[in-house]
Amino acid sequence: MTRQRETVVECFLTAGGHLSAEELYELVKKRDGKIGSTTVFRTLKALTDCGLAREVDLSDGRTRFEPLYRRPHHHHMVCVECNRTIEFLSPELEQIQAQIVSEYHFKPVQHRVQIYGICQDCQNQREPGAEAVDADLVFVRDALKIAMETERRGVSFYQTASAIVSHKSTRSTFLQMLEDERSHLSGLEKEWSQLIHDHAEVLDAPVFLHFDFGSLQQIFPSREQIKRKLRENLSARDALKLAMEMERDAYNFFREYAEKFNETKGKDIFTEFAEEELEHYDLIKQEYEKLGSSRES
Amino acid sequence: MTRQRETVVECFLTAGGHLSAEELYELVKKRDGKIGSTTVFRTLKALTDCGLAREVDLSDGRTRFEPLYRRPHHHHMVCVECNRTIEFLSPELEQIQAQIVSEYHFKPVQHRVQIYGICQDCQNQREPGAEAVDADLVFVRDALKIAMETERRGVSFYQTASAIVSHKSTRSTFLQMLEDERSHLSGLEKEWSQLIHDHAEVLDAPVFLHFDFGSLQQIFPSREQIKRKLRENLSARDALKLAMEMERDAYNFFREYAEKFNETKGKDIFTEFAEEELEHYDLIKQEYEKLGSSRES
DNA sequence: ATGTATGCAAACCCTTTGCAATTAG
DNA sequence: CTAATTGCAAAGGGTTTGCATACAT
Repeated sequence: MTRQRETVVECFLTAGGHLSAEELYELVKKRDGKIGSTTVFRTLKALTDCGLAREVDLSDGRTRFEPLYRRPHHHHMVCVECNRTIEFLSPELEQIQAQIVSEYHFKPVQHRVQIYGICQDCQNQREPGAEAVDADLVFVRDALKIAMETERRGVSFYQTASAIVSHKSTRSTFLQMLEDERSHLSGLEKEWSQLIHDHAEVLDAPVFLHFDFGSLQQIFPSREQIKRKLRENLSARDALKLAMEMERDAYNFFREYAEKFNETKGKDIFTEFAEEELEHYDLIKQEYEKLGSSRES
Repeated sequence: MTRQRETVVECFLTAGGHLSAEELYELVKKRDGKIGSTTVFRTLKALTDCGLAREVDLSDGRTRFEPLYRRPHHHHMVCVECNRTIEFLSPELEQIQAQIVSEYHFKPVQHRVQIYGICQDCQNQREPGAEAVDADLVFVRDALKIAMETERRGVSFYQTASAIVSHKSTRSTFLQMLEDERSHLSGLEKEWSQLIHDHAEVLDAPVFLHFDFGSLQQIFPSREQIKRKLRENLSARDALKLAMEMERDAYNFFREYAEKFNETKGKDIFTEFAEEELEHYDLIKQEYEKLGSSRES
């Protein structure tokens, strides 16, 4: 570890993504004019070999480098007019690729998807909009959005459930869940506020994570559907069973969902979220089993 | 058009895919030692500008070129050990990309998917298997397979239908359809034999077109399902309606499916197939309407 | 001290260009 | 005959390497 490497790595990580060796060299020179371009080249190669960076070829004749450490895997849309790139991640797309690859018994070590075209701003001949924001943070934004939306469905469910169910102990369990969901939600909202406060620019960034809200819908019915279901299942036992199934499905869904991401803050959000669902599941299961043994309904 | 260009283009088209300029130059030299490498470079550039070729970057430091004329769009899996590439096409994957792109109001002009990894042969430390076959032909092979499978389902349907239905005119329509499907099937089988005869190697090539047989299943029930359905719908009217719906769905499905491909023999197969389904649909519709007006069942 | 990192310059690779000679239409 | 294509050689650009020097541990 030398002074030069430190400067180069520092600049590289600060600048974010898609720098060519020469661009980084220019940045580094501003901080320390005595650093040679060879050092920058060699440091980037070293980072790549360590797995802390990867080469990206955006077909503009130069090799670009992206930091990898705790950054979400993603692909690129490149505007051929203004040269800006949009980063995105689509688990669906990843899954189809995984399936294709498996059909050939091919062992993938890397893959890239690049879409070249004309961005919205250039199509409308508008000035380029907001600067690209760290995918890292946009991933967090998208993950928080999904978690909050799901949490709100939980709040809504337990509100209705606790209001409808007459069995005392069950109602108290539902109220406890409601409190829990509310406190989780407010925790997520705090994280959200913090994010917006520290990085207001994430609000302007386009979608990064392409989440299939449709598949979520299947597991967690909408508020209206929940109310309808609850009215049909008035018994404490049935309500508990419904809650249990939802929590279990939520747990499985988000656990599996999180597993597909590499180590990032966004992944952590999904993992923690899944854990909370699991805790709920266990609590409700306890209540359900208690109910089962006491022959009430 | 000069003698040199002719030689270069000839070599380029004959050799198939993924040639670097230098590799092509080597090939060309064998035919005509007096052709310079610059000419090869310039011819490839010209072809690319005409839209008859495209550049492919497989990250091995050199630009490779692929012929485009009447070749199916496709993506690449590259083995990092033996450097062979597998070409594939997945309409599902294309569709997800199209959807993502539309969410950004991004206007795509080109896109690439590249998967790097280790192929089956290298994983098993086996000698490299068969040489890559023209994607063009493999596409035809896969399209024929799908068309033949669907045709067979048609034959099976009309066999059962004509045996079960008692209404004379309806039965004769079904028998006519059966004859038609059989003759189409035998036409496809002839094409298949011809293909195998001319290019026996296509049988060794891995899947090119990733067809979702699952979605087909939804439209065209399996033989067992067809038989069950027909037993439940014994009336001539219902049987005709079922047949009509199937032909209509088949038409729509293959018409839409074909639309997504660029001009290739494979596309033609799907387009022609869709047309045949449409003819069937019209014929059955006629019979159905005749039946409606005559109040029979 | 000892081995590694640096930075200059030169080498490298693939690709493109300048230009005089050649060829096609 | 005229405009376009050829082929050599030389330049271009991005990247890598050789090697003496400087630095970190």
